[in-house]
Amino acid sequence: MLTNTRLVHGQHDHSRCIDAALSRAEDLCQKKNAKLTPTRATVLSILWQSHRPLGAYQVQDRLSKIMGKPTAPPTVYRAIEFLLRLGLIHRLPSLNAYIGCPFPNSEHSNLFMICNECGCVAEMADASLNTLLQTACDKTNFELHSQNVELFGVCPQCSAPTINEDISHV
Amino acid sequence: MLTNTRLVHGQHDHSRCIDAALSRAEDLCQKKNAKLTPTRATVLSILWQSHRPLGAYQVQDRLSKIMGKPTAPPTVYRAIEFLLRLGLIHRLPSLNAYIGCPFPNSEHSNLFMICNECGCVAEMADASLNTLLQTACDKTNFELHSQNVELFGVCPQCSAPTINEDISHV
DNA sequence: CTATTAATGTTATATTATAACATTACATTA
DNA sequence: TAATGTAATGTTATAATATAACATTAATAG
Repeated sequence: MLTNTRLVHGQHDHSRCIDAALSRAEDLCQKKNAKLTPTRATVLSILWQSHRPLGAYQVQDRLSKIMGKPTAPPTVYRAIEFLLRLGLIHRLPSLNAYIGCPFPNSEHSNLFMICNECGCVAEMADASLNTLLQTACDKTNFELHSQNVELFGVCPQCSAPTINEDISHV
Repeated sequence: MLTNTRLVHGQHDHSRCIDAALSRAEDLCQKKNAKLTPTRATVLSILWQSHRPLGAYQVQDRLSKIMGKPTAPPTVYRAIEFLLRLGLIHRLPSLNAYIGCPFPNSEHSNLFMICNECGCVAEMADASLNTLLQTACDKTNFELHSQNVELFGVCPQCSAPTINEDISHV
């Protein structure tokens, strides 16, 4: 079971998450002969500013600020599309929002645990889940290509009895 | 494992699906003291016209035709909201579309198998999947409230070597 | 019957996403 | 290096999905 749960729900040096994500992206782009242009890299870093997903127009706002000039929706959606294709980010359909993928290299489940309280999202890859889903599909002769598993609930940080109410997590 | 796969992917008398759905809805509304008004019943029947989900504006078009007068988006969304709350229909977030629920009474998985070819959607409830997801959440102290599992691929009808190309299924 | 609530109608607008075409940057090679 | 082709970005407009806010009508209880 591969997951970033610990990081998402624990205090950590988040700049390392961002750096790691960008460096993974550079590697992947090199390998796939894809160009991580400034716009694309900036959008990726924006989506890594926290472990909460962002809508395209939230990304646009931040991108415009960083670029120092207004940007239009197509700019954002193009960058998003590029990053999605490379598997560097995910779309969360139920939220119309996008989030950085913590392990873009591995075959995994697209399993998301979405906190209804704080909005944070942890991702998980679980072989037994994949097996089970595959089995269910086999039984009904459904040829499985891809999947989206969204779990909604309350994350450990939000459900924990807080000693100090104003602890905020990224 | 509870599923409507056989019906979705097989030739069948679809009017029975519609009738059954409406009758289930009436029962449920009676039990819950909710009013299945003409608009709501019509929207439900529209969503049961086939085993393919419909967007809100597709529903609106059909509703307007059936009512014999134009209807506005809020009318449709209100009916949809009502039906969603009762569990009579589901929203498929990745498609921005809605579909009738074949077993609104049972605790189930919200597991959908979506055919990329013909657009049909089968639903499945699987206890072992629920258990597995619950276990994964327990491991990470995530308090699970609800879920959305969308599987994309090719349904048995579409992947079968067709003798007669123009067999169309509902 | 009338007060209250539930449901629907109406208008406007917010939010998310894409189409279509123009322009610029970049790389290739003649 | 100029010519060419392709990839990326800019620009404008608009499509598609969803909701806010308030007016009206219908149903129900007292």
